[in-house]
Amino acid sequence: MKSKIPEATITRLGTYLGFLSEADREENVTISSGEIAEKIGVSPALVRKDLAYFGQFGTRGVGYDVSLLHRQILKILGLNVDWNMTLVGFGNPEIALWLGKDLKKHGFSITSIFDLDPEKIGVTVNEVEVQPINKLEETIRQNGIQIGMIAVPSEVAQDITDRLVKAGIRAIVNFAPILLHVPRYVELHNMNLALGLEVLTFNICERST
Amino acid sequence: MKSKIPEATITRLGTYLGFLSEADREENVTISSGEIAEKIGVSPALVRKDLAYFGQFGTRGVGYDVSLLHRQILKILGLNVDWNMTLVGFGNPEIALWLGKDLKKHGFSITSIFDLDPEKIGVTVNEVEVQPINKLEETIRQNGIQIGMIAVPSEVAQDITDRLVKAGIRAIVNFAPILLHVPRYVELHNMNLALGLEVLTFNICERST
DNA sequence: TAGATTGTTAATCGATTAACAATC
DNA sequence: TAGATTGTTAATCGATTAACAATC
Repeated sequence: MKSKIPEATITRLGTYLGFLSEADREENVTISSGEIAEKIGVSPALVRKDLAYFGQFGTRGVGYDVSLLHRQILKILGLNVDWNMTLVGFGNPEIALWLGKDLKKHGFSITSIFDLDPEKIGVTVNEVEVQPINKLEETIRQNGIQIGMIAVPSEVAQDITDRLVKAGIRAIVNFAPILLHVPRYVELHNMNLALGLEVLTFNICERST
Repeated sequence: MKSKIPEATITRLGTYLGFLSEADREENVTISSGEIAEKIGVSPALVRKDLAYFGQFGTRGVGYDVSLLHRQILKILGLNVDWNMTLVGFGNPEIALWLGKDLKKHGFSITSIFDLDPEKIGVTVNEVEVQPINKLEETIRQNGIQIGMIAVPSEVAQDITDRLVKAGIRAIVNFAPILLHVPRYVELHNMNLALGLEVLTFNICERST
Protein backbone atom coordinates (compact mmCIF):
# COMPACT_ATOMS: atom_id res chain seq x y z
CA MET A 1 0.00 0.00 0.00
CA LYS A 2 1.72 3.15 -1.20
CA SER A 3 1.23 6.44 0.64
CA LYS A 4 -1.47 8.56 -0.97
CA ILE A 5 -0.14 11.25 -3.25
CA PRO A 6 -1.92 14.62 -3.00
CA GLU A 7 -3.55 15.80 -6.21
CA ALA A 8 -1.85 19.14 -5.61
CA THR A 9 1.46 17.34 -5.99
CA ILE A 10 0.46 16.04 -9.42
CA THR A 11 -0.64 19.49 -10.54
CA ARG A 12 2.64 20.96 -9.37
CA LEU A 13 4.61 18.21 -11.10
CA GLY A 14 2.94 19.43 -14.26
CA THR A 15 4.16 22.98 -13.67
CA TYR A 16 7.67 21.79 -12.81
CA LEU A 17 7.58 20.05 -16.15
CA GLY A 18 6.87 23.26 -18.01
CA PHE A 19 9.80 24.94 -16.34
CA LEU A 20 12.09 21.94 -16.83
CA SER A 21 11.49 21.72 -20.56
CA GLU A 22 12.39 25.41 -20.73
CA ALA A 23 15.57 24.84 -18.71
CA ASP A 24 16.28 21.74 -20.79
CA ARG A 25 16.15 23.77 -24.01
CA GLU A 26 18.50 26.33 -22.49
CA GLU A 27 20.94 23.47 -21.87
CA ASN A 28 21.16 23.82 -18.13
CA VAL A 29 22.75 20.72 -16.70
CA THR A 30 21.64 20.75 -13.11
CA ILE A 31 18.97 22.57 -11.19
CA SER A 32 18.23 22.86 -7.48
CA SER A 33 14.92 22.58 -5.67
CA GLY A 34 15.44 26.23 -4.76
CA GLU A 35 15.63 27.31 -8.39
CA ILE A 36 12.53 25.37 -9.35
CA ALA A 37 10.72 26.66 -6.29
CA GLU A 38 11.52 30.27 -7.01
CA LYS A 39 10.26 30.12 -10.59
CA ILE A 40 7.06 28.34 -9.67
CA GLY A 41 6.42 30.28 -6.50
CA VAL A 42 6.48 27.50 -3.90
CA SER A 43 8.93 26.54 -1.17
CA PRO A 44 12.05 24.47 -1.94
CA ALA A 45 11.01 21.92 0.67
CA LEU A 46 7.74 21.36 -1.16
CA VAL A 47 9.53 20.70 -4.44
CA ARG A 48 11.72 18.09 -2.75
CA LYS A 49 8.74 16.57 -0.99
CA ASP A 50 6.76 16.32 -4.22
CA LEU A 51 9.63 14.55 -5.95
CA ALA A 52 10.34 12.33 -2.95
CA TYR A 53 6.96 10.64 -3.38
CA PHE A 54 8.35 9.01 -6.48
CA GLY A 55 11.95 8.28 -5.62
CA GLN A 56 15.34 9.90 -5.23
CA PHE A 57 16.16 11.84 -8.35
CA GLY A 58 18.75 14.28 -7.10
CA THR A 59 22.31 14.34 -5.85
CA ARG A 60 23.03 15.87 -2.46
CA GLY A 61 25.17 18.95 -2.71
CA VAL A 62 24.56 19.16 -6.44
CA GLY A 63 20.88 19.23 -7.30
CA TYR A 64 18.89 17.52 -10.03
CA ASP A 65 20.01 16.64 -13.54
CA VAL A 66 17.65 18.73 -15.65
CA SER A 67 17.25 16.36 -18.55
CA LEU A 68 16.95 13.30 -16.34
CA LEU A 69 14.41 14.89 -14.03
CA HIS A 70 12.47 16.09 -17.04
CA ARG A 71 12.18 12.57 -18.40
CA GLN A 72 11.40 11.13 -14.97
CA ILE A 73 8.48 13.49 -14.43
CA LEU A 74 7.15 12.81 -17.93
CA LYS A 75 7.18 9.13 -17.03
CA ILE A 76 5.56 9.65 -13.62
CA LEU A 77 2.72 11.60 -15.21
CA GLY A 78 2.26 9.04 -17.96
CA LEU A 79 3.30 11.56 -20.61
CA ASN A 80 6.10 9.44 -22.01
CA VAL A 81 3.61 7.48 -24.10
CA ASP A 82 1.12 8.62 -26.73
CA TRP A 83 -2.53 8.91 -25.85
CA ASN A 84 -5.44 8.44 -28.18
CA MET A 85 -8.53 10.53 -27.61
CA THR A 86 -12.00 10.66 -29.00
CA LEU A 87 -13.90 13.85 -29.66
CA VAL A 88 -17.68 13.81 -29.45
CA GLY A 89 -19.28 16.84 -31.04
CA PHE A 90 -18.03 18.46 -34.23
CA GLY A 91 -20.07 21.63 -34.03
CA ASN A 92 -17.06 23.77 -34.70
CA PRO A 93 -14.52 22.20 -37.05
CA GLU A 94 -12.06 25.04 -36.53
CA ILE A 95 -11.92 24.35 -32.84
CA ALA A 96 -11.40 20.66 -33.39
CA LEU A 97 -8.53 21.47 -35.72
CA TRP A 98 -6.92 23.91 -33.32
CA LEU A 99 -7.40 21.50 -30.43
CA GLY A 100 -5.84 18.68 -32.40
CA LYS A 101 -2.74 20.68 -33.29
CA ASP A 102 -2.21 21.84 -29.74
CA LEU A 103 -2.65 18.36 -28.32
CA LYS A 104 -0.42 16.70 -30.88
CA LYS A 105 2.60 18.60 -29.58
CA HIS A 106 2.13 17.02 -26.18
CA GLY A 107 1.64 13.46 -27.35
CA PHE A 108 -2.14 13.38 -27.53
CA SER A 109 -3.94 12.41 -30.73
CA ILE A 110 -7.57 12.76 -31.63
CA THR A 111 -8.09 9.46 -33.44
CA SER A 112 -11.86 9.50 -33.71
CA ILE A 113 -14.57 12.12 -33.95
CA PHE A 114 -18.33 11.68 -33.60
CA ASP A 115 -21.32 13.86 -34.25
CA LEU A 116 -25.09 13.61 -34.03
CA ASP A 117 -25.73 15.72 -37.12
CA PRO A 118 -25.95 13.58 -40.32
CA GLU A 119 -24.57 16.50 -42.31
CA LYS A 120 -21.27 16.31 -40.49
CA ILE A 121 -20.71 12.60 -40.99
CA GLY A 122 -17.92 11.85 -43.42
CA VAL A 123 -16.15 15.19 -43.11
CA THR A 124 -12.43 14.65 -42.63
CA VAL A 125 -10.08 16.64 -40.37
CA ASN A 126 -6.43 15.71 -39.99
CA GLU A 127 -7.14 12.36 -41.61
CA VAL A 128 -9.87 11.61 -39.10
CA GLU A 129 -13.35 11.06 -40.51
CA VAL A 130 -16.37 12.17 -38.52
CA GLN A 131 -18.47 9.11 -37.65
CA PRO A 132 -22.12 8.75 -36.66
CA ILE A 133 -22.68 8.62 -32.94
CA ASN A 134 -23.91 5.02 -33.01
CA LYS A 135 -20.38 3.89 -33.76
CA LEU A 136 -19.19 5.40 -30.46
CA GLU A 137 -19.07 2.32 -28.24
CA GLU A 138 -17.63 0.07 -30.91
CA THR A 139 -14.79 2.45 -31.74
CA ILE A 140 -13.84 3.10 -28.14
CA ARG A 141 -13.79 -0.58 -27.28
CA GLN A 142 -11.92 -1.68 -30.38
CA ASN A 143 -9.24 0.97 -30.04
CA GLY A 144 -9.00 0.96 -26.27
CA ILE A 145 -9.48 4.70 -26.11
CA GLN A 146 -9.21 6.01 -22.56
CA ILE A 147 -9.81 9.74 -22.86
CA GLY A 148 -12.92 11.33 -24.33
CA MET A 149 -13.68 14.98 -25.04
CA ILE A 150 -17.23 16.21 -24.89
CA ALA A 151 -18.12 19.17 -27.10
CA VAL A 152 -21.81 18.54 -27.68
CA PRO A 153 -24.71 20.83 -26.70
CA SER A 154 -25.42 20.90 -22.97
CA GLU A 155 -28.74 19.09 -23.34
CA VAL A 156 -27.11 15.89 -24.52
CA ALA A 157 -23.77 16.17 -22.70
CA GLN A 158 -24.78 13.97 -19.77
CA ASP A 159 -26.20 11.31 -22.12
CA ILE A 160 -22.97 11.18 -24.10
CA THR A 161 -20.98 11.10 -20.87
CA ASP A 162 -22.94 8.06 -19.68
CA ARG A 163 -22.32 6.31 -22.98
CA LEU A 164 -18.60 7.05 -22.83
CA VAL A 165 -18.41 5.75 -19.28
CA LYS A 166 -20.30 2.57 -20.17
CA ALA A 167 -17.99 2.02 -23.12
CA GLY A 168 -15.07 2.03 -20.72
CA ILE A 169 -13.57 5.48 -21.02
CA ARG A 170 -11.29 6.43 -18.09
CA ALA A 171 -11.22 10.21 -18.31
CA ILE A 172 -13.45 12.90 -19.75
CA VAL A 173 -12.66 16.45 -20.80
CA ASN A 174 -15.82 18.50 -20.71
CA PHE A 175 -16.22 21.52 -22.98
CA ALA A 176 -19.98 21.80 -22.43
CA PRO A 177 -20.96 24.55 -20.01
CA ILE A 178 -22.63 22.26 -17.47
CA LEU A 179 -21.60 20.06 -14.56
CA LEU A 180 -21.32 16.42 -15.55
CA HIS A 181 -21.82 13.49 -13.23
CA VAL A 182 -19.41 10.59 -13.53
CA PRO A 183 -18.60 7.60 -11.34
CA ARG A 184 -15.72 8.07 -8.96
CA TYR A 185 -13.38 5.93 -11.06
CA VAL A 186 -13.71 8.26 -14.06
CA GLU A 187 -11.60 11.41 -14.07
CA LEU A 188 -13.33 14.61 -15.09
CA HIS A 189 -11.58 17.72 -16.34
CA ASN A 190 -13.67 20.80 -17.00
CA MET A 191 -12.56 22.98 -19.88
CA ASN A 192 -15.37 25.45 -19.70
CA LEU A 193 -14.19 29.00 -19.44
CA ALA A 194 -17.23 30.50 -17.77
CA LEU A 195 -17.18 27.86 -15.05
CA GLY A 196 -13.64 28.82 -14.15
CA LEU A 197 -13.94 32.58 -14.08
CA GLU A 198 -15.65 32.83 -10.71
CA VAL A 199 -12.36 32.47 -8.87
CA LEU A 200 -11.03 35.44 -10.84
CA THR A 201 -14.04 37.67 -10.34
CA PHE A 202 -14.22 36.80 -6.64
CA ASN A 203 -10.60 37.76 -6.13
CA ILE A 204 -10.92 40.97 -8.10
CA CYS A 205 -13.89 41.98 -5.95
CA GLU A 206 -12.22 40.82 -2.75
CA ARG A 207 -9.09 42.87 -3.31
CA SER A 208 -10.97 46.01 -4.18
CA THR A 209 -12.71 46.18 -0.79
CA MET B 1 -9.56 41.47 9.40
CA LYS B 2 -11.76 38.74 8.02
CA SER B 3 -10.78 35.06 8.30
CA LYS B 4 -9.04 33.84 5.16
CA ILE B 5 -11.32 32.00 2.80
CA PRO B 6 -9.80 28.88 1.20
CA GLU B 7 -9.61 28.98 -2.59
CA ALA B 8 -11.18 25.52 -2.56
CA THR B 9 -14.25 27.11 -1.02
CA ILE B 10 -14.55 29.55 -3.91
CA THR B 11 -14.21 26.77 -6.47
CA ARG B 12 -16.90 24.76 -4.70
CA LEU B 13 -19.17 27.79 -4.51
CA GLY B 14 -18.93 27.83 -8.29
CA THR B 15 -20.07 24.22 -8.52
CA TYR B 16 -22.89 24.79 -6.03
CA LEU B 17 -23.96 27.56 -8.34
CA GLY B 18 -24.25 25.22 -11.31
CA PHE B 19 -26.44 22.90 -9.32
CA LEU B 20 -28.51 25.72 -7.87
CA SER B 21 -29.36 27.22 -11.24
CA GLU B 22 -30.50 23.75 -12.27
CA ALA B 23 -32.63 23.40 -9.14
CA ASP B 24 -33.88 26.94 -9.61
CA ARG B 25 -35.13 26.15 -13.11
CA GLU B 26 -36.88 23.06 -11.79
CA GLU B 27 -38.70 25.35 -9.37
CA ASN B 28 -37.51 23.74 -6.18
CA VAL B 29 -38.23 26.05 -3.28
CA THR B 30 -35.82 24.87 -0.63
CA ILE B 31 -32.74 22.69 -0.63
CA SER B 32 -30.67 21.22 2.20
CA SER B 33 -26.90 21.12 2.59
CA GLY B 34 -27.26 17.34 2.33
CA GLU B 35 -28.92 17.55 -1.08
CA ILE B 36 -26.29 19.91 -2.45
CA ALA B 37 -23.54 17.81 -0.93
CA GLU B 38 -24.80 14.60 -2.47
CA LYS B 39 -25.01 16.04 -5.98
CA ILE B 40 -21.58 17.63 -5.81
CA GLY B 41 -19.92 14.78 -3.99
CA VAL B 42 -18.78 16.50 -0.81
CA SER B 43 -19.93 16.30 2.83
CA PRO B 44 -22.95 18.28 4.06
CA ALA B 45 -20.82 19.86 6.77
CA LEU B 46 -18.48 21.24 4.16
CA VAL B 47 -21.32 22.84 2.23
CA ARG B 48 -22.52 24.56 5.39
CA LYS B 49 -19.01 25.61 6.31
CA ASP B 50 -18.40 27.08 2.86
CA LEU B 51 -21.57 29.11 3.08
CA ALA B 52 -20.94 30.14 6.67
CA TYR B 53 -17.88 32.11 5.60
CA PHE B 54 -20.23 34.60 4.00
CA GLY B 55 -23.19 34.74 6.33
CA GLN B 56 -26.26 32.83 7.43
CA PHE B 57 -28.34 32.02 4.40
CA GLY B 58 -30.41 29.12 5.64
CA THR B 59 -33.24 28.37 8.03
CA ARG B 60 -32.70 25.71 10.71
CA GLY B 61 -34.99 22.78 10.27
CA VAL B 62 -35.86 23.89 6.75
CA GLY B 63 -32.79 24.38 4.59
CA TYR B 64 -31.89 27.05 2.07
CA ASP B 65 -34.20 28.99 -0.21
CA VAL B 66 -32.98 27.91 -3.65
CA SER B 67 -33.57 31.15 -5.48
CA LEU B 68 -32.24 33.30 -2.65
CA LEU B 69 -29.12 31.21 -2.17
CA HIS B 70 -28.57 31.24 -5.90
CA ARG B 71 -28.57 35.01 -5.98
CA GLN B 72 -26.44 35.26 -2.85
CA ILE B 73 -23.70 33.08 -4.30
CA LEU B 74 -23.78 34.99 -7.58
CA LYS B 75 -23.21 38.12 -5.56
CA ILE B 76 -20.44 36.61 -3.43
CA LEU B 77 -18.55 35.53 -6.53
CA GLY B 78 -19.03 38.88 -8.21
CA LEU B 79 -21.16 37.34 -10.94
CA ASN B 80 -24.13 39.60 -10.36
CA VAL B 81 -22.52 42.30 -12.46
CA ASP B 82 -21.33 42.29 -16.06
CA TRP B 83 -17.63 41.99 -16.80
CA ASN B 84 -15.81 43.41 -19.78
CA MET B 85 -12.90 41.45 -21.16
CA THR B 86 -10.24 42.05 -23.73
CA LEU B 87 -8.96 39.40 -26.10
CA VAL B 88 -5.39 39.63 -27.35
CA GLY B 89 -4.75 37.41 -30.35
CA PHE B 90 -7.23 36.90 -33.15
CA GLY B 91 -5.48 33.99 -34.82
CA ASN B 92 -8.65 31.99 -34.94
CA PRO B 93 -11.79 34.08 -35.48
CA GLU B 94 -14.05 31.05 -35.06
CA ILE B 95 -12.73 30.44 -31.59
CA ALA B 96 -13.16 34.06 -30.63
CA LEU B 97 -16.75 33.90 -31.81
CA TRP B 98 -17.50 30.69 -29.94
CA LEU B 99 -15.79 32.01 -26.83
CA GLY B 100 -17.77 35.22 -26.97
CA LYS B 101 -21.10 33.44 -27.23
CA ASP B 102 -20.30 31.12 -24.36
CA LEU B 103 -19.11 33.94 -22.13
CA LYS B 104 -22.06 36.21 -22.93
CA LYS B 105 -24.46 33.77 -21.29
CA HIS B 106 -22.58 34.14 -18.04
CA GLY B 107 -22.35 37.91 -18.02
CA PHE B 108 -18.94 38.33 -19.60
CA SER B 109 -18.46 40.43 -22.72
CA ILE B 110 -15.49 40.67 -25.02
CA THR B 111 -15.47 44.40 -25.65
CA SER B 112 -12.10 44.72 -27.34
CA ILE B 113 -9.87 42.53 -29.49
CA PHE B 114 -6.24 43.07 -30.47
CA ASP B 115 -3.87 41.43 -32.90
CA LEU B 116 -0.31 41.86 -34.09
CA ASP B 117 -1.07 40.94 -37.69
CA PRO B 118 -1.94 44.04 -39.80
CA GLU B 119 -4.17 41.86 -41.99
CA LYS B 120 -6.51 41.21 -39.06
CA ILE B 121 -6.95 44.83 -38.03
CA GLY B 122 -10.39 46.16 -38.80
CA VAL B 123 -12.14 42.81 -39.00
CA THR B 124 -15.34 42.90 -36.98
CA VAL B 125 -16.79 40.13 -34.80
CA ASN B 126 -19.92 40.61 -32.74
CA GLU B 127 -19.66 44.34 -33.32
CA VAL B 128 -16.14 44.40 -31.95
CA GLU B 129 -13.43 45.61 -34.30
CA VAL B 130 -9.95 44.11 -34.13
CA GLN B 131 -7.47 46.83 -33.15
CA PRO B 132 -3.71 47.09 -33.57
CA ILE B 133 -1.75 46.02 -30.53
CA ASN B 134 -0.41 49.51 -29.87
CA LYS B 135 -3.89 50.57 -28.78
CA LEU B 136 -3.81 47.98 -25.99
CA GLU B 137 -2.85 50.11 -23.01
CA GLU B 138 -5.05 53.02 -23.99
CA THR B 139 -8.15 50.87 -24.44
CA ILE B 140 -7.68 48.99 -21.18
CA ARG B 141 -7.18 52.16 -19.17
CA GLN B 142 -9.99 54.09 -20.78
CA ASN B 143 -12.53 51.31 -20.35
CA GLY B 144 -11.28 50.04 -17.00
CA ILE B 145 -11.04 46.51 -18.30
CA GLN B 146 -10.02 44.07 -15.57
CA ILE B 147 -9.84 40.70 -17.31
CA GLY B 148 -7.65 39.90 -20.29
CA MET B 149 -7.47 36.77 -22.42
CA ILE B 150 -4.22 35.81 -24.07
CA ALA B 151 -4.45 33.83 -27.29
CA VAL B 152 -1.23 34.86 -29.00
CA PRO B 153 1.65 32.57 -30.04
CA SER B 154 3.73 31.30 -27.11
CA GLU B 155 6.77 33.36 -28.08
CA VAL B 156 5.04 36.66 -27.42
CA ALA B 157 2.66 35.56 -24.67
CA GLN B 158 4.87 36.72 -21.79
CA ASP B 159 5.44 40.09 -23.46
CA ILE B 160 1.73 40.65 -23.90
CA THR B 161 1.14 39.52 -20.33
CA ASP B 162 3.59 42.11 -19.03
CA ARG B 163 1.88 44.81 -21.05
CA LEU B 164 -1.54 43.83 -19.76
CA VAL B 165 -0.25 43.84 -16.19
CA LYS B 166 1.35 47.25 -16.60
CA ALA B 167 -1.87 48.60 -18.09
CA GLY B 168 -3.64 47.59 -14.89
CA ILE B 169 -5.38 44.35 -15.74
CA ARG B 170 -6.43 42.30 -12.66
CA ALA B 171 -6.82 38.82 -14.08
CA ILE B 172 -5.50 36.93 -17.08
CA VAL B 173 -6.88 33.90 -18.86
CA ASN B 174 -4.07 32.16 -20.68
CA PHE B 175 -4.78 30.10 -23.80
CA ALA B 176 -1.13 29.90 -24.86
CA PRO B 177 0.52 26.56 -24.05
CA ILE B 178 3.19 28.00 -21.75
CA LEU B 179 3.51 29.02 -18.13
CA LEU B 180 3.12 32.75 -17.64
CA HIS B 181 4.66 34.76 -14.85
CA VAL B 182 2.53 37.42 -13.23
CA PRO B 183 2.81 39.45 -10.03
CA ARG B 184 1.02 38.02 -7.04
CA TYR B 185 -1.78 40.58 -7.24
CA VAL B 186 -2.78 39.41 -10.72
CA GLU B 187 -4.94 36.30 -10.99
CA LEU B 188 -3.95 33.76 -13.59
CA HIS B 189 -6.26 31.14 -15.05
CA ASN B 190 -4.79 28.61 -17.44
CA MET B 191 -7.05 27.45 -20.23
CA ASN B 192 -4.55 25.26 -21.96
CA LEU B 193 -5.79 21.75 -22.47
CA ALA B 194 -2.46 19.97 -22.68
CA LEU B 195 -1.28 21.55 -19.43
CA GLY B 196 -4.27 20.10 -17.64
CA LEU B 197 -4.22 16.57 -18.94
CA GLU B 198 -1.37 15.33 -16.77
CA VAL B 199 -3.68 14.81 -13.82
CA LEU B 200 -5.87 12.61 -16.01
CA THR B 201 -3.06 10.55 -17.46
CA PHE B 202 -1.43 10.15 -14.06
CA ASN B 203 -4.62 8.83 -12.56
CA ILE B 204 -5.31 6.49 -15.46
CA CYS B 205 -1.83 5.03 -15.07
CA GLU B 206 -2.05 4.93 -11.29
CA ARG B 207 -5.30 2.99 -11.26
CA SER B 208 -4.15 0.45 -13.77
CA THR B 209 -1.30 -0.74 -11.58
C1' DT C 1 -44.58 19.09 20.06
C1' DA C 2 -41.40 16.05 17.27
C1' DG C 3 -38.53 15.92 13.34
C1' DA C 4 -35.39 18.20 10.54
C1' DT C 5 -31.61 20.94 9.43
C1' DT C 6 -28.75 24.86 10.22
C1' DG C 7 -24.60 27.26 12.20
C1' DT C 8 -20.64 26.51 14.85
C1' DT C 9 -17.23 24.42 17.87
C1' DA C 10 -13.93 20.85 18.75
C1' DA C 11 -11.54 16.83 16.83
C1' DT C 12 -9.35 14.89 13.01
C1' DC C 13 -7.00 14.60 9.09
C1' DG C 14 -3.79 15.92 5.56
C1' DA C 15 -0.61 19.00 3.43
C1' DT C 16 3.13 22.37 3.93
C1' DT C 17 7.12 24.09 6.21
C1' DA C 18 11.23 24.09 9.12
C1' DA C 19 15.12 21.88 10.38
C1' DC C 20 18.91 18.97 9.91
C1' DA C 21 21.61 14.73 9.22
C1' DA C 22 23.40 12.55 5.16
C1' DT C 23 26.41 13.08 1.51
C1' DC C 24 28.08 14.86 -2.92
C1' DT D 1 38.03 19.69 3.30
C1' DA D 2 34.24 23.23 3.14
C1' DG D 3 30.13 24.48 0.93
C1' DA D 4 26.00 23.11 -1.05
C1' DT D 5 21.87 20.71 -1.49
C1' DT D 6 19.23 16.56 -1.06
C1' DG D 7 15.99 13.36 1.41
C1' DT D 8 13.43 12.89 5.45
C1' DT D 9 11.58 13.60 10.06
C1' DA D 10 9.09 16.39 13.26
C1' DA D 11 6.41 20.65 13.90
C1' DT D 12 3.09 23.62 12.10
C1' DC D 13 -0.54 25.09 9.70
C1' DG D 14 -4.93 24.85 7.44
C1' DA D 15 -8.87 22.47 5.74
C1' DT D 16 -12.35 18.89 6.41
C1' DT D 17 -15.29 16.19 9.30
C1' DA D 18 -17.95 14.92 13.37
C1' DA D 19 -20.93 16.28 16.68
C1' DC D 20 -24.42 18.89 18.70
C1' DA D 21 -26.90 22.92 20.57
C1' DA D 22 -29.97 26.18 18.50
C1' DT D 23 -34.18 26.69 16.32
C1' DC D 24 -37.48 26.42 12.53
